[in-house]
Amino acid sequence: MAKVTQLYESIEPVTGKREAILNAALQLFTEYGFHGTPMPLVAERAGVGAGTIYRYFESKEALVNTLYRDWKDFQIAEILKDVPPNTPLQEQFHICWNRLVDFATEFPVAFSFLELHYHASYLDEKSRAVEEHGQNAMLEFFTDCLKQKIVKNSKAEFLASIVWGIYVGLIKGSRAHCFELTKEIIAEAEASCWEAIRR
Amino acid sequence: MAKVTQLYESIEPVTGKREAILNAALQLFTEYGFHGTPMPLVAERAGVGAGTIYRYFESKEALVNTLYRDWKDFQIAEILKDVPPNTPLQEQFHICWNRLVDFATEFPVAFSFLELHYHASYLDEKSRAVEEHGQNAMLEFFTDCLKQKIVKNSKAEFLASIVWGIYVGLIKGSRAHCFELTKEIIAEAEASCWEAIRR
DNA sequence: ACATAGAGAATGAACGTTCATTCCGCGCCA
DNA sequence: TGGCGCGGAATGAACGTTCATTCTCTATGT
Repeated sequence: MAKVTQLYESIEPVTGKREAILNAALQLFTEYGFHGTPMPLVAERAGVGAGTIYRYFESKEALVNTLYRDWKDFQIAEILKDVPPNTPLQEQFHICWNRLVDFATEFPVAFSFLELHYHASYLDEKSRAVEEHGQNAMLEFFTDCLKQKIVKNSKAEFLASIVWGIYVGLIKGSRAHCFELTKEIIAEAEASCWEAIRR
Repeated sequence: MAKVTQLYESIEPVTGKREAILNAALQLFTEYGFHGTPMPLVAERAGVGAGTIYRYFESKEALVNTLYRDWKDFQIAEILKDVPPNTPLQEQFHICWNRLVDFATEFPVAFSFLELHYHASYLDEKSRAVEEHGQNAMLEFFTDCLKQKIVKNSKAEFLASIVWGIYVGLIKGSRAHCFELTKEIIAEAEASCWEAIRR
């Protein structure tokens, strides 16, 4: 989990307090929601004074927006990282799919955080832009699929919704029903994605 | 939307205030979250004094739990209503699938409310029991599918997660990307469900 | 038909609490 | 010794909830 803060570590003290605050807030916001978690509790969990948070973040809203943006950016980057551009789209998807699942298993709290705060009223313009950026990447991919006629002839938005739905359903389901995400299950779900949208 | 309260209308005054409060709370909790909506605002939206809410509900928590239980119960009942027991499972699913979509389009706010509050920390034992009841119904259905070998041989929990994921993905996607839920789209998504889990 | 009284529903200002945020004094390093 | 970063008590706004009061409606007596 040595991420998210890298950008700032050069221009701010390397005490690790900023990261501690972000981690505490990530956990608590995910468990109790934004309005449901008091700042003093964030401070306590981070092992930091209540006032210290405000040395690093302008407000509670700024904190949650930073969290959302950093993690969403990281998620998108992680998923699209090193995807070979000139390979069959199925192969590209195979890579992305595994990255998606890896993200959810490596950073389970971040996954839930992003899900929970999707379209929340306290997210600002910039956070929504990041969200949209991720969606556009997906839409481009499925537009390519449509061009190559390797999927059923519907709108890219529809295909993206189905596949993202399967992804979120799989992750949430595995947690709710306590089934393990084995290699086989993951591959089966990947196959389900293609079956669901294939021509 | 003449529902949810039917149960109580016989044992309580038929002023409609209780229902007004429930409706206001449903909208506001969905938009701003539980901790994000002040009770006086619920009262204002319901056209009711702040104190009046407490004549009908013990507390804010009791209010949100009533809302969750009543709507979840209604959703489950609506989906399973009049499903012919001795017909092919595909046909049963066809009926349920359309009921599921109907619920989301007829009661869009309730759909979002239930999604948002799934597994929230302020839901009590009873609300969780209702949630589980719905999940068990789904699991039973897919267990039957497994017995009849009309789906791929995985765990019922896995199949349910995929299908529920497609459902939620479709509804959320149609709202986020503003595509209409036409008869064709709905049927296409239903086909996707079966393709995703078929043998 | 009308007046009156009583019961209970509704109200909203007020209460105590909790929250986000501020601020001040302490301690650490130069 | 000076200055900066930090902690946590202090602050005031906002919250959920209460309760003294008002309002409304029904029933009763004339």
